[in-house]
Amino acid sequence: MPRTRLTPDALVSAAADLADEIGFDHLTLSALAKRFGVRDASLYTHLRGLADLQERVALRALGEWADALGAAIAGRSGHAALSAFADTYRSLATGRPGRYAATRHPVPPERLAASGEAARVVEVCYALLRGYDLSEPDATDAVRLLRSTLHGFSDLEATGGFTADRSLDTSWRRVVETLHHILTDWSKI
Amino acid sequence: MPRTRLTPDALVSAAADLADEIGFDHLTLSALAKRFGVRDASLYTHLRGLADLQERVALRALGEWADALGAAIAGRSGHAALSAFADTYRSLATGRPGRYAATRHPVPPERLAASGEAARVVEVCYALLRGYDLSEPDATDAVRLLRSTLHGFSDLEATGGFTADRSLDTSWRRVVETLHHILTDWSKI
DNA sequence: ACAGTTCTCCTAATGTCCCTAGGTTAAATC
DNA sequence: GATTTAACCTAGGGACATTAGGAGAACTGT
Repeated sequence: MPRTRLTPDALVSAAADLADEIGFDHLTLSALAKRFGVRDASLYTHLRGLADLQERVALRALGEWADALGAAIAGRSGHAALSAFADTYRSLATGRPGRYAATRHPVPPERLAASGEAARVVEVCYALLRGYDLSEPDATDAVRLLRSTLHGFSDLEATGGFTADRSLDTSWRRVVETLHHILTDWSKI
Repeated sequence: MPRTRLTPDALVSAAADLADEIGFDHLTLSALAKRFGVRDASLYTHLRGLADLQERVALRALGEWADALGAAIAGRSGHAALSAFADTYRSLATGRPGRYAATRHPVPPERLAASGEAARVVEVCYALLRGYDLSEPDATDAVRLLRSTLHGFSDLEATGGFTADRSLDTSWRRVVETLHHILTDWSKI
């Protein structure tokens, strides 16, 4: 039977899906090779090794992140944009756990900078803040606060860090409303 | 030469130190055994295996976390307590990266509940909030917001998520001041 | 069409690590 | 001092990552 030709792109896509299924830290070359009906050594024609694969998946996930968040805030501003942004962020984190973990995989700074993916995510954050009245350096601080809060909540939720007997959805809404308030009154605080 | 007798406790302590040196995800039974001049198989007398070690280190780190944060807020309240709490949190995260990563290692819920460590951390958070005027369910939401923000910032900082050319210390101070403001005016938001 | 080149995928082999099984010696108990 | 207990060891298997080198398919130029 004719085997589908391997390409780095197809491998990275399949690896990202695999990571969502079994967890980013269980992503393995053998498992990926098995999925393509190929020996693990064969992957080295297309990838430099496991570290390379992990970094590629990380960059891919970062790019998808930027796309989804960008789409969420397109045509919206202020509270509506923040709310859509935040909900998209959290649903990606919980719905695509492998990709989410991948976004936190450390990628060598040069490589991260070379692909523009990380910058795109930050760019979307700044776009979101356009609906609020912030200028530098407040905007940078605000972006950092925003990312910290959304990321921290998603991460703690994902790793089971929240144990209290109260709806996470409700707390999440409260967090988003609080962020809205902060961004609105930033200069007064 | 007389070999120091192994104990689970000594192993976990050494493992935590090792994790700080080489990263929690590079913590390995072989490396730990080597540090004690012993074969890896010998560790199985004291530990059930790698997963067991990782979970023990996680619980140990959580306990140390609770101790340090508790000490930071002892005798302080309100802004002073929050500031000390936050700074301790961040310095632990950056100064003890292996232990910090360990605190995020997923531990089976029963085991986590059995050791009281996770509850102690949450307890310290609630103690911190005593200086602010919050009652349930606001307190739970506030704890979640607080932990999310501090954790998110620390994690993004640790994984190189912040790239803008602005002092992280400055942004951190701003984040802490913002949290103080939110906690103070919680009911008004 | 065909000879030569290139590139994909393969087999084989090495090293590291987790883990189990079973033995040996040193410590602890009676 | 004899017996039991338990710490540590050697031996070995299985999963992965990785390298080296070979066979065959696909592409190139004539």
